[in-house]
Amino acid sequence: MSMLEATLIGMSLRHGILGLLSIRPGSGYDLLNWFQETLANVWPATQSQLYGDLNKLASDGLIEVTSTGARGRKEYALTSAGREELHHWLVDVEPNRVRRNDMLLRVFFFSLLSRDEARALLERERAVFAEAGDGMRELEKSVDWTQGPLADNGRIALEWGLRYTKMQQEWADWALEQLDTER
Amino acid sequence: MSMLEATLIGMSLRHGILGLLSIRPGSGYDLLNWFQETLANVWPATQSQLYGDLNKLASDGLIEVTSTGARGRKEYALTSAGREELHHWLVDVEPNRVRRNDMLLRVFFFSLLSRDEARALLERERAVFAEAGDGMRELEKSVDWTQGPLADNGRIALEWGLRYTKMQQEWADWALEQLDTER
DNA sequence: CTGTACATGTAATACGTTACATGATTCA
DNA sequence: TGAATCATGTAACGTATTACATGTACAG
Repeated sequence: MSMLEATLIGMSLRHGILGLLSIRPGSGYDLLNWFQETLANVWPATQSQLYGDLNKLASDGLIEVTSTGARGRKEYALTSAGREELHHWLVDVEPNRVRRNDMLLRVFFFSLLSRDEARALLERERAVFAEAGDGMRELEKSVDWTQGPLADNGRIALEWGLRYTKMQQEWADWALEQLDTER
Repeated sequence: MSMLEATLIGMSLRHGILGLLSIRPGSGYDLLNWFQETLANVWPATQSQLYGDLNKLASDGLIEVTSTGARGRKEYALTSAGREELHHWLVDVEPNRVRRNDMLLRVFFFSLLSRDEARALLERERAVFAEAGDGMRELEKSVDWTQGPLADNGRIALEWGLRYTKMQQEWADWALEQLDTER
């Protein structure tokens, strides 16, 4: 059991950082771009939080500054403790499955709405996820899925997104039918 | 446009409270139970946060204490401002669609794992969602879906859960196949 | 020489969890 | 009378967002 276990449970932004740094070293600025390019859909990161967590990871000894460059650039790399912690998190830490969904919360109070208002919400839901699905199919075409370790696995995550957006649309269609048949 | 709009965007626990109080008045203790019975899967609430938010809603004039009982019990009811805010949130506020998923985050770093380690994660994922789906199908049988305004809409939310858990299992199966065919 | 990109940080605020803290009422 | 339930609250901490703040290097 890692000595650092207690301090790192559930802090997934930091594990995302460790994961990206396991592929290649980089600065906070690099990491921000990599997050936006690859992990944005599963774990969005803001600039502010990223820099703070980099300093925490460094002071915990999980990453270290390996070189400094122009404009105060600090290049970070994983330490061996960081690599251990990353592996530990991947295989031993139960994923957090708590989900909050404020569309579904709204659904519970549909009785307060007119049929047209409820229909508008569901149609918007269907449209938003149809568009998200289109975006993912475009991404699927535009990325070279054979290049690099992230791409290979990214395809598996993208498949989840494709299935999720499809499910959302089908559910919204089903719910729209309920609106007509019930009541 | 509501004067309170700025203060209530994104605070969905409070809207969950408003929604439950729209059905019938109740105490913090009542609300805690109602959350656990009905909304737990879409918006979990802790006792601590609930009592704090009740006081905030009351000081914002969205709910009010309508009677006090034994053991310091305070029964809350919606005010007309609260009812307005609830309707406004339902129809005018764009749902927050930001999702974080630390299983998918792990997927991006599957290259760091052996095939057996990756397989174990995906099999666990499939098992967890199979069990969750079973629980939902039991719930479906045990609840009288014709009784009360929450049940009617709860069935629509449950349908989402049934489809979501099914999708997760199918995705995990697909990903397990990829593990065998690729690499 | 000017704008864009590179580069890092802090402060204020909000939301959420866990643990701590206290006490009244009811029922067996 | 003791245990379970009813009932409300605070404190400490962690995570996330937005806005603020500052400055360097490079390319056209």
